[in-house]
Amino acid sequence: MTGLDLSHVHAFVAVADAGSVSAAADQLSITQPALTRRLQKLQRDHEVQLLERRGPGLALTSAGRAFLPTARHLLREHDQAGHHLAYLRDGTLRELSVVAPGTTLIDIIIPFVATLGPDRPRTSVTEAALDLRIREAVETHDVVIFPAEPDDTVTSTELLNLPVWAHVASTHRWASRTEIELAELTEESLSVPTRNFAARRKLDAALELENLVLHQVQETNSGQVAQALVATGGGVAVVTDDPAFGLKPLRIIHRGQPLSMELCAMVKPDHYARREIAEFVHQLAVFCTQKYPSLD
Amino acid sequence: MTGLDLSHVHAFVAVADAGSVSAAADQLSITQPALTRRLQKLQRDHEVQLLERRGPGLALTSAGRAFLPTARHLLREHDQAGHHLAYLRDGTLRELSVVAPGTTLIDIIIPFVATLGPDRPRTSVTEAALDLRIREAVETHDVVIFPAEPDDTVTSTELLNLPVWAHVASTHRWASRTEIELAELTEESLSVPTRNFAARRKLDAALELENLVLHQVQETNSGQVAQALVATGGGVAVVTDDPAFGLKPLRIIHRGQPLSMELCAMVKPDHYARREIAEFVHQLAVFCTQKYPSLD
DNA sequence: AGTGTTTACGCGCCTCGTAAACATC
DNA sequence: GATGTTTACGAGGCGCGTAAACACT
Repeated sequence: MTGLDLSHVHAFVAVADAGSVSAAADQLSITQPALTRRLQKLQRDHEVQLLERRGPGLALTSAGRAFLPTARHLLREHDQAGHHLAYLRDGTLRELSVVAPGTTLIDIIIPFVATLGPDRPRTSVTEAALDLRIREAVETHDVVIFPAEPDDTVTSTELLNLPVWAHVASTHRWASRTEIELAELTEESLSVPTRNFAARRKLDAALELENLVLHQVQETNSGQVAQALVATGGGVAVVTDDPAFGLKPLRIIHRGQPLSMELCAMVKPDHYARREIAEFVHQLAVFCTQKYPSLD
Repeated sequence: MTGLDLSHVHAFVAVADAGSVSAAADQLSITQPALTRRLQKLQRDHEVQLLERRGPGLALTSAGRAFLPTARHLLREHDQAGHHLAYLRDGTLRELSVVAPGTTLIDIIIPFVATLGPDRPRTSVTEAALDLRIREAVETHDVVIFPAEPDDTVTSTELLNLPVWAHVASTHRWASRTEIELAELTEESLSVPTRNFAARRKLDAALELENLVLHQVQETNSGQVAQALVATGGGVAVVTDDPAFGLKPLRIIHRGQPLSMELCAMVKPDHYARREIAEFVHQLAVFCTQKYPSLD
């Protein structure tokens, strides 16, 4: 009948995360018996079993697994509401959280944040898995930067049309060119990151459309490594990273267009600080057009 | 620093709703000094002024107005989480809340709910303003029934292709016909509900497309009244309601198609009881095709 | 042995209600 | 004379930590 106690919900989530009551108790800075009491009160008050003995410790019941996302969501909303109040107090965001793929983080976000004065909101940055669900990420973070299709559920700002580069060593026979045809790649030995990277996905998609197959492919866990391999061993690195190790970047032409992807900044449309965030995104967009003037 | 106390948030919203501290205190079943203490603690803890003296009583500050939606949202999520637990306990929904426009309520939802056995979830029904924001409504209620365009953010089920009827008295010269052309309506004296009704909007949209203008229009506050006027005074009532007062319904043909609108049932895609709700919606859809077999 | 649970005790904090004096409009 | 605020008091509740015995695997 009575609404649930947030400290109980917190306890539940902490246990689910920590995997054991005592570990969670440490994390919550309370004693283990106290935590046990909270958990039992939560379950007794609502007559639901969320945890059960399994092995030496505890595990979630099916009900517990079902409730966990709801619990997390509630705590998140609770945090957000607190942040909203803090925002109303200060008039400015004191912290702004940004998610972006690692490549984007290194080439764009970090350099941009470095240009901001100290009076700007402190920016906390998180690396995104390329398979993140944007609608969820937008709930947890203030700005999501991602190569993405537009989505009506978020306010989306186009930052950049980001080329997918073919990097070659300066000794490579292509080194003096500025672009190559997609089909030409099949003649070469390629270094590409895994399918977790957007550049790889774009490349695969384009190849698929043309029924092209690569013959010599070295798969790496990052664009940087792909570039390093090319710098030392020759071949071509297909990545979105900026050139490194003195490599020469070439555009990849597919059906007359350079292979590229839209980089978008996405924000929850009803975010309480949408004004400030829009300003931040706008500055970021300006920074992007300055860094990549030819791509505008 | 510490997260906000839900009872404080509740206090704030109650005061905003009730308009005065003492009224809100009554509603919360606590004394007025206690409420005052809560409000001040909320504002002191977070160093924000949400309320200020205005006239004899209190009023929201601009910060208060800004925070109110967030506060409401948090309380709603809190409730939802509680309902989720109750659902996990009982295994079935004990209450299912439905929103629908008044016309739909009377002609479809109420008759349908009446057919359900007593072991079915208790259904609480709310009338919707026709200008409701579906994304918000879906947060507050389990099912939203509405003449609507599909929306990716909700799981939408088509219930019915609902005709916009032209009702005439049995003595009217059209009484033996089953359909009329849109343009013919301009010759007649029309009774139509206000633009708050979907039927009226459809009609206006179709007339606009054809550059047609009505000459004799009587605007009413409900479809029922429009029908009543026609039954007693003659003319044509353009509404989505079922026939009443012995009126004859005619389809309105526009560009070869009967004027109609899709009636959809919409549910939050990650609703904790989406399974049960989908079953409810399915039964409702079956009920609709039985009630309007010709329209399937 | 390393989990988590249970019991009992005492302490402290917090919030309530009451009641009465003030303050504003 | 509405409304909301402030003060002070005392009572009750609730949850904590501690500590120790217990239960399960």
